[in-house]
Amino acid sequence: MGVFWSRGYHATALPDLLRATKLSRGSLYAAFGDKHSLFLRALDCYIDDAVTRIDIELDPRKDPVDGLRAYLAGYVDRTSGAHGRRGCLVIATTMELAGHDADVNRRIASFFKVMEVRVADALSRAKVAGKLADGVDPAIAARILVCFVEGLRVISKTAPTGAITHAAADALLDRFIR
Amino acid sequence: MGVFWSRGYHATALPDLLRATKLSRGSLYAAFGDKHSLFLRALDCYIDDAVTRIDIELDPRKDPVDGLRAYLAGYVDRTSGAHGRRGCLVIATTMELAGHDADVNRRIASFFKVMEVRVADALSRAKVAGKLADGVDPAIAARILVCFVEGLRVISKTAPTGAITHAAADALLDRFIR
DNA sequence: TGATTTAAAGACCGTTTGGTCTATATTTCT
DNA sequence: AGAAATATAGACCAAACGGTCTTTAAATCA
Repeated sequence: MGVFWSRGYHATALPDLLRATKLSRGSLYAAFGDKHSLFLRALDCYIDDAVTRIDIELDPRKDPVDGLRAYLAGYVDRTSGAHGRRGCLVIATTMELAGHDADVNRRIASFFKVMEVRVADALSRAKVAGKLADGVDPAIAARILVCFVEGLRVISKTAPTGAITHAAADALLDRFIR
Repeated sequence: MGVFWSRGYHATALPDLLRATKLSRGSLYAAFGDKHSLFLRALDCYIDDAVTRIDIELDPRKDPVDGLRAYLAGYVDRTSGAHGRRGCLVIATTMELAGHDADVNRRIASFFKVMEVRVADALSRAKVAGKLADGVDPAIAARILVCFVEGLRVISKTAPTGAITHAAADALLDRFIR
């Protein structure tokens, strides 16, 4: 997964994968079929990790506002320093392959949808708890938050995040809650 | 430019470039040196267009809030329907090459910086005009807006934008102005 | 028109790509 | 220990890669 993550699909050659998996050429093809299938496995893995993390952060049994704060803080953390430079496999794949590869497109679209729904649910729970500012629509605010965090990962590739981003995440959420 | 835009750097082969430029192999190499230089030219072109557009939308002689509205509306428009599927060359390049190519990295970092500064300036002008909501810091709000629009371009690759995004852009700006 | 420059076409080069296959070790099991 | 299954290393393949070079056609100019 790591090698696709830091180099992208096309830029990752077989020798890179052999080194990363410590498998021989034959074993790798026996185990995964071909490069594309292996990539799909890696992508699924990455997405599973991300969804698992979101499910923990936005656990319905926790306070939704705390959850959203943790969710944003996680992205701020992941976009600072060396973590930031590494980027995000989902976004890289979206830009590199989503337009030309149906298998990839399905996975990515579903991931973004899941993420947005989870955030919207948390916002809805916050709303019924009376913690949302007036006139905030959970579905709309969810799209804003999701776009914000994905945008964060993009700009932090070239200029990893600092204090301003931390403040931005706080300020953004503060505009939605009371 | 278009062919790099819709396929990315590694996935664009020489024959694609010959077809796109309607040049022969020899002429192309005489004119641009190599694939990498040609790509840099295309990227510069794309960035120039983007900066020009921003300078028009956020023209200091115009009302800053109107300008910001136009800026956001432009992104909403560019991420809907077929435009959305095409994606953004800057983001694709960021994810594909920024980590491994210093020439690219410089250009992208400078572009994001320029954009953020322009947006922050517009917000500052809005603030002195008394049009910003209480407690809104232009630099922080600028980062939020830039991340939002870049995130938009990412998620619209797999699911081009609709009414919710339009509402999201409106709602986001409304949280900053009074 | 005839000489000179410019561009097009595409053969060609070494390298690298993703993928297969065989021969050799290394396990694993009885 | 010896047979059977498995994994290794790496030779090998056709195709495609980026890049060069020569040959032919098309403009350009006097």
